[in-house]
Amino acid sequence: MIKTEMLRVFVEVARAGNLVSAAESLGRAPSAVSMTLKQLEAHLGQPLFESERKSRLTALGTYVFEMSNRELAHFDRTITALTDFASARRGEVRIAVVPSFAMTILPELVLEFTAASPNVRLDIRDMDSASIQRELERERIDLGIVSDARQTAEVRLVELASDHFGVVMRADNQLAKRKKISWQALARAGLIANPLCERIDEPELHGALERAHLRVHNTTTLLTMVRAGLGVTLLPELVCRQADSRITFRELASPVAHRRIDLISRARDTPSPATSAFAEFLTARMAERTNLSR
Amino acid sequence: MIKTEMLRVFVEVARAGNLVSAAESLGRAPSAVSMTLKQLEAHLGQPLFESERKSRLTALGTYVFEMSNRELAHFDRTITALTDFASARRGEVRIAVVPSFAMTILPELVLEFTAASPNVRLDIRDMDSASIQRELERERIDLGIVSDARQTAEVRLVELASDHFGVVMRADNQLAKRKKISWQALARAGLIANPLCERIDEPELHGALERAHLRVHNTTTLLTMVRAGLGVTLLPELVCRQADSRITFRELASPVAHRRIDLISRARDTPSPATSAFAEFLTARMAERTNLSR
DNA sequence: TTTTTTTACGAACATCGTAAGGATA
DNA sequence: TATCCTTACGATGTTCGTAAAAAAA
Repeated sequence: MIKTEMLRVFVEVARAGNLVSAAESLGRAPSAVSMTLKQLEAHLGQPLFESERKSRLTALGTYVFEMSNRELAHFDRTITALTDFASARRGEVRIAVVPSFAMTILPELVLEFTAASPNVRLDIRDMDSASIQRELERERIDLGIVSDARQTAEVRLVELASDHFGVVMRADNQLAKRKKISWQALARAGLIANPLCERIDEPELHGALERAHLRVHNTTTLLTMVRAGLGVTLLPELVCRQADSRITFRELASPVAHRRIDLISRARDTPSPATSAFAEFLTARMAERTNLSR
Repeated sequence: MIKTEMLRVFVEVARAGNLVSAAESLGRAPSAVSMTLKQLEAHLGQPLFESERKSRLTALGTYVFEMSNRELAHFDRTITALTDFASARRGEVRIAVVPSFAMTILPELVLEFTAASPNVRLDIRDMDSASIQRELERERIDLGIVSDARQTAEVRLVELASDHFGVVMRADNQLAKRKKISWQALARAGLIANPLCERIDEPELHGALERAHLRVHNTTTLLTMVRAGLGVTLLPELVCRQADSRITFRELASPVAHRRIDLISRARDTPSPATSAFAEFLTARMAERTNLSR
């Protein structure tokens, strides 16, 4: 049977023009090269060189040389692709993310990851948590970033961050002078409602939300409003950690409302190396953030 | 090092879904297949199957399966191309032929050869003998069919046919009743001149050629003229052997003029297998013709 | 004669199959 | 429990390098 190694030996001899230097660059003894060459000629039934000196190719030799070069290039590209994929230097990761995370923290992480792994394709879409869970189980995505997921037999779960709500205000707001802010103080400060904070189960907050004149869905718009001095709002700390210096975050007086950000993946599948790499990158970076904030 | 055999084994196991039946279709023992598979996984550093039962692929396994299928198909195509070329089932033969041969005997030979070797490309052009010799030495063609070539150090020569001139006439011509025809009889019969017969060095012919009312270059046209009863002409026997029953060939009374048809190739090169095959086919068929005509 | 290639032969290596042991559905 | 896979181990076959012979320049 003709093997790639035979082609590699022949190509090197044809390129070098003699056995000795070809053997040297192949790291073999001339005798081994000679026998491999003889083996290939036996398979083809015809000589590859014009004379016993390996300087001139026959017509068959020229043809085999060209074909072998193409074949070896193709083979080497394939092996590189396989090892790259296996070592997470190549591949695709399909990720679905809740909007609050996708629009705030994710971009800088993606930027860093893609810089380090330029041949790993990230396919990112944003979705509500329930849809993410469904798409994951249907194998439409590889990873999901959701809030307050529950672990099941199908879903493996890793906590990315345990977040707590606090008050977001303009830096020159009077409330910024306090360390912690009570529900009463918040109610008097002109609260801007948003979907995230409406899920907080806190009776004293409900009155304030009902009296709010403004309700904004999009987080970016919400922060713009705060920056413009239209009021204050309640957001998880992570969401506004990267906001500019004109915006200040203050913790609430007890009790503090929590929400968890989880990374989910299919429990029964071995993820692709690129998926594992991105998942590990995410958990590592988010662990660093949590430690920094304490 | 990753070898094609590893990929072949993996692909077969992935396709079969289990080791035992894959081993059977590969003609190996399950243990050998198991070890080859383990070797591939060791090279990649990651598992290819979800569990030890080889029924479900990992993401890496799926990728390797697809890439390996493509690679093996490419490799097998290359090997087929190489062996086909070596055994003359594939290739290209560039041939230059003198017009008298190209337009008369060659077509039926080419038809037969291409029917038997459909993947051998024949590149045929017609040319005068001197140009053919030059193009052969410049490696622009692989074979030449010329008349009266001379053997040199650069040119290998094989005689395809030793041809003699005779009289070509319509079947109902009076001359057709004779076995051999003298120069005098020819001169009285209304000779049509042509470039081939003008090179015959025979004083008695010269007068007849000077009195000819018609001179035709193209052999096909020439035979059409003869068929129409416009006269008789002088041609090498081979040129009109395949002509229809309405045309008759008669030998000349002594002396008979000769010309040789030679197949030439480069003496210093090993020809491609397809070139050798076509050359051998030509000489064999032409030898048959010569034997038949005696 | 000098360089290059081939051949002969023993050693190293990888691969294979048999048989036994484990793991999984 | 039955099937499937892996491991252990001895046998086989292939590949390799050294050294000597043969061939070509």
